[in-house]
Amino acid sequence: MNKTFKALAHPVRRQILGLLRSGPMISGDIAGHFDMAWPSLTNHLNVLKDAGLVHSERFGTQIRYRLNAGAAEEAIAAIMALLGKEEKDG
Amino acid sequence: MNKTFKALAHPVRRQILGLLRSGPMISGDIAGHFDMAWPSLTNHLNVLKDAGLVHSERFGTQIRYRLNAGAAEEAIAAIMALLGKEEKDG
DNA sequence: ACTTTAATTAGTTTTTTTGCTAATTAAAGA
DNA sequence: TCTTTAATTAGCAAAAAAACTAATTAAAGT
Repeated sequence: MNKTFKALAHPVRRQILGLLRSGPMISGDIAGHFDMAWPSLTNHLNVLKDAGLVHSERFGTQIRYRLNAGAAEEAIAAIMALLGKEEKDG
Repeated sequence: MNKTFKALAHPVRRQILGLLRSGPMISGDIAGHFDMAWPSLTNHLNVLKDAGLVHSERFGTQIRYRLNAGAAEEAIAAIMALLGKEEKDG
């Protein structure tokens, strides 16, 4: 879970997740949304992937990234467990 | 919201929030839970406070920290907005 | 085989974060 | 007022994260 929270800590990475909410995107298109060198962006994508928040798949010369719903659920559960009210028993 | 996510990125800070879930604690008692110099811990508390995740109040010579429920709710809402499924209209 | 397009990895520098020790502040007690 | 207790702020060193350029990989077209 540590990797997940670390991944969410950077604004660019959160913006990437925001973009991917509306569907998968290829690396170059994602990079086009940011004022940043492409390799820097690739690094952010790797951080997200390593945290399991996104998935990647190659299609010919291009690589498509998509949001991983499962990890998203887990992240939400974790943050709720951490910040939510303490349950008085069951 | 950036400060909130930054604050959640460090394991010690998440553990502090975990401790505070069951009620307010004074600085020294929090520090006692960690294998770390007290000033380092104070710094983590400051990061949490700056993010609005905790509140502090002085009682005589000691300072009591408590979880800020409001900021917690906001953080949960933010992460759900970011990672949740895209709603098809209303 | 060579070129082009898409993207990544490698290596380095800069910036940010973390954690330490020493010094300081604040309140309370003797 | 001097001391003790509780905690912070200041200043610095070490570690981690972020961003850049250059080099490399991978697939596909000519």
